[in-house]
Amino acid sequence: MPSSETMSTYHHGALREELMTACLQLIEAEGIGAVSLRRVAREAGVSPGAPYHHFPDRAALLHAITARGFDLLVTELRAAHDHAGTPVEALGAMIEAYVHFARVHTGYARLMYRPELSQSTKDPMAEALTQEGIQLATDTVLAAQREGTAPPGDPAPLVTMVWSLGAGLAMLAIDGPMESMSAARGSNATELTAQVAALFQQMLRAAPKVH
Amino acid sequence: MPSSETMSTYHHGALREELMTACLQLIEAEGIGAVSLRRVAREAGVSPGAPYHHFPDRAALLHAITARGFDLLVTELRAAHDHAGTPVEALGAMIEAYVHFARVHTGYARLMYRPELSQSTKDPMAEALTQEGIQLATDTVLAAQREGTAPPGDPAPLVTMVWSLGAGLAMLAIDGPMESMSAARGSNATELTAQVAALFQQMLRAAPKVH
DNA sequence: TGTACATCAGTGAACGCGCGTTCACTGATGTAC
DNA sequence: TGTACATCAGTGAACGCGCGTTCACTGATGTAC
Repeated sequence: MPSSETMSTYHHGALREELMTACLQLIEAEGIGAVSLRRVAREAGVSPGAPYHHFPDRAALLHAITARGFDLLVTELRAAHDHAGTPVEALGAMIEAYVHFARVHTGYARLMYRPELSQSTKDPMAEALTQEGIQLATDTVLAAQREGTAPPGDPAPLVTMVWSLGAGLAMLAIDGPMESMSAARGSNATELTAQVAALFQQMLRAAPKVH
Repeated sequence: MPSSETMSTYHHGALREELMTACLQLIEAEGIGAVSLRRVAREAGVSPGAPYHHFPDRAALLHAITARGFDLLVTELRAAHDHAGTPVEALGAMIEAYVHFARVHTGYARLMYRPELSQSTKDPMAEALTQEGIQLATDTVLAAQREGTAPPGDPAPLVTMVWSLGAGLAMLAIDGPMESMSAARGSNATELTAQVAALFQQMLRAAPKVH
């Protein structure tokens, strides 16, 4: 039986996962600028060449993480949607879920916001998952319209509004200004997010229901 | 009299501006990843050492551009605000102005969205300009509340909503998904932005005016 | 108006560095017999 | 169960590169007299 030290460096069977984890931790701790394949390998405790047994190149590592991030996000959006009682509540819940995702999975979010790094717009998987998210939001808006709780007509503006609110709030939450803004009022980012989502639902419910 | 060639390389008196312009063009053409001081100098047609007569280091160049970007943005937000007839229209116009800024000044916007590169959260000038923007939005919300065209109470959620919509739409506009999304419906990003801003105003006007 | 000279704003070679990637290697693992 | 061997997944040295920054230099400019 090999020593545990040997085992930890040779064939531990989980280097691919460990590299992805190390990369995310690095992004969260020092930002995307700190990410290099060599640095990630160093953090994972392996030599600079080791990652090449799991990823063809540096871009493939970032790409794999991005794809997983989109998967996670869509899963959480769907869960938020499914747990909501009404379509309008579902839209509010999805906005909150988006921000929650960005706050809990900051590393993923930071990477996903940089299309030139993660190539998300060129990645068929990320593309497909984005479409899935849009479809989910569109279906929810259509359901609200059928119910009479959203203005009729083209669902795209409302879908875009929900998407922008989620992405915008997430960005403000990640980059700090929301934290300082809410702190100045004796509140916090989570509460402010909830207030915005509630306000959105309130405004939506009140909106005119005929063209 | 020196030749025009000599003049263009020696003491043309505008290298600082030219470096900033070259950097912005580089960001727009090839993304932020392509930006290095050497590359910017090359694009501006000067030697690698020349920028150091105008900026203490690479960060200072990015920092100067970011500060100017915030200045431009706040100026355009204020102009949009001032040209609007009512507070509610002003909020909608500010959202549209934010997106317009991001589409016209994509280089600035890309840089401003990367706090770790531009250090905008650490820069007193960018910080002050952000506060100015928040103040403008807050004043507008308060005016709408006084008029009875916005729900009463804490203005922060509505201010945050406007900010998120502007930032979120701008992000979608810059990174492409909005273009493809609107194109699929035979529309375009500018029109979709206008529709979202209009929907926002419509929802705001209809929102309950009492607690 | 012409000349001397300080200053400004370039040049271009040089530095050390970390990077992505390659490659010959080797230790560990698992399978066939 | 023990042995031979193919394969897998590491090592670590090496490569060439572009980077940020420095520095001794030099040409252009503007000012004093």
